[in-house]
Amino acid sequence: MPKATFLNLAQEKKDLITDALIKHFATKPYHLVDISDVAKECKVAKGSMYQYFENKKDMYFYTIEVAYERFLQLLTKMDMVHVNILDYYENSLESVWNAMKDLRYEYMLLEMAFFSHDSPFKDEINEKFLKQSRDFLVEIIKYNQKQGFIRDDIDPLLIGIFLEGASFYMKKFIIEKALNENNTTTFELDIDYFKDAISQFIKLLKEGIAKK
Amino acid sequence: MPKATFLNLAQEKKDLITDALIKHFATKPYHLVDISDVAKECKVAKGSMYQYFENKKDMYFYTIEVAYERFLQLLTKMDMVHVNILDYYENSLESVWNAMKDLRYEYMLLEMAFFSHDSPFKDEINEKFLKQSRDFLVEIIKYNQKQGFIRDDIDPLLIGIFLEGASFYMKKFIIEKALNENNTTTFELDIDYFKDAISQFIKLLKEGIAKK
Amino acid sequence: MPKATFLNLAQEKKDLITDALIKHFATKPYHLVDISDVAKECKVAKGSMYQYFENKKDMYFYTIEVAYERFLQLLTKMDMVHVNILDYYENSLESVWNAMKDLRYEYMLLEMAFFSHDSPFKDEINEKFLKQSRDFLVEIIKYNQKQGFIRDDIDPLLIGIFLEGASFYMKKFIIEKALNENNTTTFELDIDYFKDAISQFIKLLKEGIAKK
Amino acid sequence: MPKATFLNLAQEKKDLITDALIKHFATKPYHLVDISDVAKECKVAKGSMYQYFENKKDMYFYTIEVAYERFLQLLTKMDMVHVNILDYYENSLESVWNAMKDLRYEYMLLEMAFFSHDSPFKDEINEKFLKQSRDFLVEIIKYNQKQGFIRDDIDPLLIGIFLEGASFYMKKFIIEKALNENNTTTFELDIDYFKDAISQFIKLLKEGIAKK
DNA sequence: CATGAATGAGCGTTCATTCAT
DNA sequence: AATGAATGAACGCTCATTCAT
Repeated sequence: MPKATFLNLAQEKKDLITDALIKHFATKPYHLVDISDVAKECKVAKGSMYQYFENKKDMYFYTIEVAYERFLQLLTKMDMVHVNILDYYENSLESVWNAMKDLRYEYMLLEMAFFSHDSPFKDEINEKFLKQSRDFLVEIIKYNQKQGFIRDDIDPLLIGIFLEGASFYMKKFIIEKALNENNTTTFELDIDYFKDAISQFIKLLKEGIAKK
Repeated sequence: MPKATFLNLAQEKKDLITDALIKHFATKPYHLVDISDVAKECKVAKGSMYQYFENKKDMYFYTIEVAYERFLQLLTKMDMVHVNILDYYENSLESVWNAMKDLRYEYMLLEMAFFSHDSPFKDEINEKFLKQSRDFLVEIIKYNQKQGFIRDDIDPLLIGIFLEGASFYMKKFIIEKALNENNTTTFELDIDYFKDAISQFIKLLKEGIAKK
Repeated sequence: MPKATFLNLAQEKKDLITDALIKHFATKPYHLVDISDVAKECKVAKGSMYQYFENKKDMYFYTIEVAYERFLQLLTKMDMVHVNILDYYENSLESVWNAMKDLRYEYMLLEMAFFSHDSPFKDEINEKFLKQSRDFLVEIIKYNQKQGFIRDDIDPLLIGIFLEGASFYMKKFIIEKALNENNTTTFELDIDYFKDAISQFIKLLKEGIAKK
Repeated sequence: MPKATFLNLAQEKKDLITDALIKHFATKPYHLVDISDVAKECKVAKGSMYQYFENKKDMYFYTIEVAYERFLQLLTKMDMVHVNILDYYENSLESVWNAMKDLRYEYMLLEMAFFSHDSPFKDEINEKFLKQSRDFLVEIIKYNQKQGFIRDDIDPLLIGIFLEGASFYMKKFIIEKALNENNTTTFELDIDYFKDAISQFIKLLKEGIAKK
């Protein structure tokens, strides 16, 4: 709920501010984000930030919302609900990879907002974003079970948790590796390493870790 | 490195302070932990906290150390390295469950300290605790592969990530469920639900999610 | 290095703050100067002081710098290096006296900053101000020796020390006398007493204390 | 006015504490002297210091008193009042030098207490010590004038100020030189340099700086 | 009397937010 | 609407002094 003042801004300026906010909230915990830093980076007066937004929390939520939308846009390009989730992972490598590159800060922000204790608004965020996203995932899983794509002898919620956790750590690991190998600013980890890692990951997901 | 003053305190008082610190650092990000809050809760003057510890960071690290030790004590009751990791998960249900009940805050603290972006001391903590813990896990995995307990066609590091993520989310889910069902202070989620959830989780781990 | 915020202030306000700072740092040792006192005196919020300056040390150094400049302005009206130092003392009575009246706090501040053991920044100050000032004095003395104005059978450095000490105590004595006789705020010691004291002082300097 | 508790202490312990206090108050400004530091150095509990003395100020004044007495003892070995002050300076080189070595901290303490702005008790100290000491000096000067040892056409008070200032700076200069040349702890500046400097200084005092 | 833990007032500094222009 | 100065609550930390044993 940014103020009208913000919405009336030229798109270019809006983007500038939005991107700066995303970057800052993505790379520092909430309490270490200094509004005057952000303002300085946007070459905007600190006071202006408060003409655009109600307060810091408002900036934070707006920021999450934008990041979330940008992410969903990538996903909704395909009919997620009616897809074989295993195929999805397997086939969408390239686009996921690109998403992780292009929406790096968005991704990091969402990760922090949803899963770290940093934010003082954890519950609100959960309510607003995470629950629906988990519900959405469970929906997909149920569909996949019904279609016979994945086993149906396990509670879909538990499968969802399992999937969320394993894939989140996986992505995190890849991103960190990429950030370390490069000078943090570029993001040019070899896609081959990534492809290989993901395909091993899919195998684990599908077949489990037990020796056959 | 708490000061001698702290170590000389009556055990009871030491525990009181230690537990209060753990609770606070476990439930709020570092920057929101107010030393005078903690002091008040311990019925101790703010200044006393600084007779016990060098500074806030010292309190934080001490707190993590204690939580870590308490955790390790549970784990080291068995010879972790030389165990079938799948059996381990399956058989240690009860003790894991109890650990999660008794060391609830310790668990949450370690989770925050190791995985959240807050804390200005991420790197130090990684250096001091986390690195060895992931290395340790990979060691176990390699042993399990050699013994033929688990598949050896996948990079043990990736298996480690997979395991860490899936089981972390699982535990988190259970803890949150337990905390919500009750009034946060007690922790009386039915062990049966827990047992059931864990055994399904083990199945997923072992066999994967693909339909046979 | 006050911040731009300070430099942009109305000259009047800048002076108000500068003078308050000089007064406080001139009359109390560094550690007893309370920024909120100063702020209160300027009718400015404590926080504002930190919008103007980096920190307390910054205020202190700024203060010294201003006092030093104000002092130098008085001295540089004449070509100090190429002057008979004895004549200088004798003829400049009036202006010295006025300086001591107008720049009372500046004088006291510099005295404290340069010669007292307080201030955690003694060395920096020495480096920045004092060294050049003693060197400058020795330069003058050498010139006076070369011109035959003063004896040249004594190490110029020692003469410098001698001069510094005797005249510093002299000035200090006069200032204290003046401050005591009045209500500290005004400074109306009779110039005649002052002239007399100074001329006797010059005699001692020139001719020594021995009976002829 | 240390408490009886202190006075009843074994002489050895009393000296230990006294010397530690002198050293600390001599080398740091009042506000930076930390009583627990001093206590630690004496291997005495901090609380004990407060059984010996009323408070920090009490310690400070006791310290000054002792230092002052020790100093006076050196001076009163000769009948100061009835001595030719010029001869005194000239002949007592060696003993002054030794005093400066042995009573280094006492000397530094008195210097700070009397002449720097550091102490919050400046006026009291002036009242208690300095005035009598300056009065004493003026007494000597008057006697010297009456005896025809020094000129009597100048106000004895002014001569006193002159002497105080010039000789204080001189001593300060020598002490600093000595402290710099050595590793601060020993104090072994060559007495020859010292003798030479002092004799030049006496010449200046006696004959002034004017070219004959 | 000695000890050393306990206390709390106080200071420097930060930063979200408001205000005046 | 934009600016950037002004505000003040809040927090980390220190240390003289008191208290309990």
